[in-house]
Amino acid sequence: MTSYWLMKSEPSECSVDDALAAKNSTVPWIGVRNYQARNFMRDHMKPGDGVLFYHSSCEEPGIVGIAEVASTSYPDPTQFDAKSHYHDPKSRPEEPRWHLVDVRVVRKTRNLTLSELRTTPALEGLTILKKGNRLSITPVEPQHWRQISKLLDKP
DNA sequence: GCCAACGTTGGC
DNA sequence: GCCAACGTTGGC
Repeated sequence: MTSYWLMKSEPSECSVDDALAAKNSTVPWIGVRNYQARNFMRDHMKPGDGVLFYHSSCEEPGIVGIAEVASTSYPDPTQFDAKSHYHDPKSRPEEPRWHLVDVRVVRKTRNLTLSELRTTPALEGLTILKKGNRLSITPVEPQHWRQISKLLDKP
């Protein structure tokens, strides 16, 4: 059963173009340090799941591409790298705390902006539109996925 | 830079 | 186990 997700990335860290430029248009989703988001990757995301690639903390936050989960989960290597700012000294290699999946960009889209998402009645209930939501990875309902796919294809 | 809304930490 | 203090996220 395919599931759908929205994953936030700061374009200054890894933009959709950065991901497209990577080998196989695939990037490891490093740096998630929130247990709920980790659990989605570690316990629920499966290769082939649909992903909405979202740019956050930038001029025009919004959905900028369609992607897919491209691996099963595995330990985030940056947690053990003392030079990485994602380093987690409390995590031990024999019991890694943070897991990630690889994400492959399927296609870049126009920027379906946050403000446009907010003004689309059919998207009511989408997790990132809920007040106070900060999670960098959230599940997307199939009907929301279909609606967003349609919007992405319209100029 | 502001600040609301969280999540985490650590003293007790 | 409580909860105050602190840190982070992320839109604006």
